Amino acid sequence: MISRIACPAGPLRSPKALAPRPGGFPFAKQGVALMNLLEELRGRFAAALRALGEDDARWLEQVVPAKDPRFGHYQANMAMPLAGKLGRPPREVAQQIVHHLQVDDLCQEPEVAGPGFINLRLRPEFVVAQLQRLKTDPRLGVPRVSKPRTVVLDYSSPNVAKPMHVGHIRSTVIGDCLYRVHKFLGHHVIGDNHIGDWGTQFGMILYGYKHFLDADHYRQNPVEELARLYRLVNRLVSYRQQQEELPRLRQQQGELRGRLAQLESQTEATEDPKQRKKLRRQLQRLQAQLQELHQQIADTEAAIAQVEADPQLAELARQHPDIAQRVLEETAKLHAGDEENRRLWREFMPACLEALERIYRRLGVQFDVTLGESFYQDRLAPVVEQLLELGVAQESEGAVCVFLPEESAPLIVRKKDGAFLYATTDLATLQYRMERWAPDAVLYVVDHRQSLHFRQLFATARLWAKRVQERDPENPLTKLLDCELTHVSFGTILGSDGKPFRTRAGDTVGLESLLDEAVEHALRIVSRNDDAKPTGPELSPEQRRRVAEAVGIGAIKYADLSHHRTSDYVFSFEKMMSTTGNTATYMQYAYARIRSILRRGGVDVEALRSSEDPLLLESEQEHRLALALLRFPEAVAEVLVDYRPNLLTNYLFEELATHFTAFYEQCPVLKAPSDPLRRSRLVLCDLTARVIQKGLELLGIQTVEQM
RNA sequence: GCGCCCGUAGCUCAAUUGGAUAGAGCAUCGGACUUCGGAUCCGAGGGUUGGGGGUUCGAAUCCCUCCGGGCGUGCCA
Repeated sequence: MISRIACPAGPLRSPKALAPRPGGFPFAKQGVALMNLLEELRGRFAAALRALGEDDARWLEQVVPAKDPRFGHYQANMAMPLAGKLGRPPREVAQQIVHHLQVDDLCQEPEVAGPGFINLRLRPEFVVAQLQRLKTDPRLGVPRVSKPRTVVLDYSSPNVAKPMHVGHIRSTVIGDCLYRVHKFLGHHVIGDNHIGDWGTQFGMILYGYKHFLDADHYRQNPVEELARLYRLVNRLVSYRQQQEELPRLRQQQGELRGRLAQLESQTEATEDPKQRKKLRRQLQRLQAQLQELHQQIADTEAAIAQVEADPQLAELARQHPDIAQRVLEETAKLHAGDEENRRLWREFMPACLEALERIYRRLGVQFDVTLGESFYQDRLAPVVEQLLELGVAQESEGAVCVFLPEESAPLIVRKKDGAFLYATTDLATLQYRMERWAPDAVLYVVDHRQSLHFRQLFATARLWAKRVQERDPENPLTKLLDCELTHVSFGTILGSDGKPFRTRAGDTVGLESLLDEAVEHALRIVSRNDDAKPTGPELSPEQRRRVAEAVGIGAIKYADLSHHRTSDYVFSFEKMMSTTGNTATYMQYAYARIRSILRRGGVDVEALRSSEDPLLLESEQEHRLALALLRFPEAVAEVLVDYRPNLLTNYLFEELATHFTAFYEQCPVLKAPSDPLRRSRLVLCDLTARVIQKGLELLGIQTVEQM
């Protein structure tokens, strides 16, 4: 397996160059570069291991921040596994590594502990020197990568014809965060919103426009009217489908009941207890299935009844009995180049895009390009032709399929009616991306239910590229062969009932109304807090609104980003805007509080940052806080190792905020016992605020000066 | 049926990808303090990491098996 952990790149500066000069302050400002400490240490270990004849980068992953402060600041664990390989006792191996390790400019004498752990403790002077540099560094110590990658990031990807809903949150928010982190680290990243602007939903709008248009409404608010048309047609189509489906469901129910009865008597008749148990289990499963089917039938019946109870809807349904078919025809006409449908499509698009843009503006999300499905139309037929010609795909039951040995189901790239699919567009899109950007990686931020699709897509794309390479090694598509293709998958947002998040009526929740609700909730919290201030409220209604917007939207984003990407999580306004715990609200509040200290202290932060005052890390709390600040670069870099934003939120909360509060409790700042100590502590405050701000910014979350 | 993912404290989630004594926040209980912004801090209880077996110096993490759940699975995206 290829590890994505970045190897310390390039020749390292000789440790000698950093060694303390006799008689001089060893860490004069100009002598120390800002660094990702972890990577720097890994580089040092790489050198030591090379001296022992080992150059496997895997060992370097075993250099990690120490889990327990008793073990120092960093620890290296490679001596134990290496001992097995070398056939020598692990402690001896550890000693040998230490012998070759040159870290005396950064660390105190390394210790070998336990079965063979190498524990490292940073030298206080080094910590102070690094912090001094941080004061004036706009990047807060985060270095740019030495080898920038070109990365295409595919995220958000809503359908333009229908309003965005809760299902789009995770892709948009995680994608945006990854975009920001890539950019900040110096990668060349292309944010691409692969919108659905060419599918069946457009057929629905076209059909709706031709039959149900409210012209006045359309003139006044085209987006709203189009959304209304979409919902109306969608409802009528569903109604028809449900009507067709109901008999089939009932038949299934009958069959299932029959099987159940059969199994029941079979179970009764079985003597063998083991066999009986097995049958019982089958019985249980069958009963569960039946239960589910009952529910499904009930839901379907309810949906049908709802339409029929509405005289207007029922009338429309009667007038448009073949609506499902007609919608597909409208879509097909659009694809075939029908003049009117193309004209309408062009007419609708700007309004649809503007509606999306409004939400993105509110979320603070940006893209470099928005190339929807329609953009790749001309490529679809040639792609399929080429796949057939190269023997990657073949015809089967009238459709064109790619059969992969490792997958049981084929990837279908052309339906038997000649239409192209999602998979076809994805292949064409990859081809285009290779031609235009020749990226080192293409990342798809898409929910986990599509993992099979992406496995098939990636395998097919590679096979395709390989066949192309055999004929035409210069073809841009061959770049695909050493391009990372990753499905950055994520779990489902659940309601408090543990089921996918929906309204009480069972509809999906619109994104915009969700944001409104969050902001309202935030406004209540902000107002309550402002009213309760000992010196009286200090925010105007306007300011409260602005703060609430930052708090509400920040809360939604942070809740999403702070959870492990692959797991499902429960959506709850209370939890995400809790003022204690790992939330955006807490982090924003911590920031505002620190800024308030600086304000009340009448501190000129510019002067503070540029001053040469010494930093005094006398207490344990100050020292720990300083170390936490120095670890920001590691936390940022780690996000991209496995595309995990929650590693950054973990850092902000557990590492930084925790150590800051400990410091804040124990170390008076404005009332510090001496002026130099006061200034030193103000520097720590300022740095903490800046790291919080930058960290939240990388998550796409705003900070406010007062709240 | 087959495939993928998951199961961690009463609840919601972490655990630097195999490291030392599995951590936070809610909730519960007990403390602190004349607010540098109390939206605070400190402490306690709470765990056979779904069960069992295996791999090795070392397992929540890897392998096997069973139990329980989610998702997907030939013409949607």
